[in-house]
Amino acid sequence: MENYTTYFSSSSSTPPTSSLTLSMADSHAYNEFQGIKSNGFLGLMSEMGGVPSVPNIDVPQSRSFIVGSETDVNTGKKKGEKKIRKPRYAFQTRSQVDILDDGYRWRKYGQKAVKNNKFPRSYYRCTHQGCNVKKQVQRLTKDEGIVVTTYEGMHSHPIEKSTDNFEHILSQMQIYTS
DNA sequence: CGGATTTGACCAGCGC
DNA sequence: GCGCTGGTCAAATCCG
Repeated sequence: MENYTTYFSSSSSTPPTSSLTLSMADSHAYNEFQGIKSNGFLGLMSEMGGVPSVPNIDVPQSRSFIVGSETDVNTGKKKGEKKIRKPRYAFQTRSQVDILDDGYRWRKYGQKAVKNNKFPRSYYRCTHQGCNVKKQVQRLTKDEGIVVTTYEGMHSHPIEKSTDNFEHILSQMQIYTS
C-alpha cells in the first residue's frame, strides 16, 4: 500500500543531461546546501519530530520527500483514540544503492517482497538502546534509480557518526554517484 | 566470539 | 471464514 498522498517528485522532470556532476565541492554549492538544510528538507525533518541533529545527506541529486498521510493505518476509519496511528515519513532519493547511511546505525530485521514491486522491501531498526525508530527501504520498479525510504518514529539520541565533516559527506556522495 | 544479516515461519488486519 | 498481503520474529548463518 503505497498510497502516499503528497509526493513532490522532480525526478521525472529532471533532464538527465544537466543535473548531476555535483560541483558541491566549491563553497558556493556548500552554502546552497546549507540553505536547503535550514529551510527545506531538514526543516521538515525537525518539524516532524525533533530530530536531534541533521541526518547525513545520502545523494546529491534530486530528493523529493513524501509525507505519509498518517491516517492510512486505520484504513480511513476514524476510530481515533484507540489505534496508535504511527506517522510515517517517507522520502525518495535518487541513488544506485539502497543502503543510505544517514548517520544512525541500523540493523536489518526483515525483508519482504511487495506486490507491485519486483524489488524486495527491507526493514531496518535503529540499534541504539531504547530507540525504537524503524525504517524501510524500497526501490521502485519503474525507476530503479529511485529508493524510497520510510522512517517511522523519531530518534531520541544523537547521531552516531560525525556528520559535520563535510569532506566525508562529499566522499560518500561520490561513492553513491559513481 | 560478538554483532549483523539472512530467510522462512508466524501473525494480524483487511477484503471478498 | 478464508486467503492475501504487509510486518515482525527468531534461528541459522555470515563476517570482522
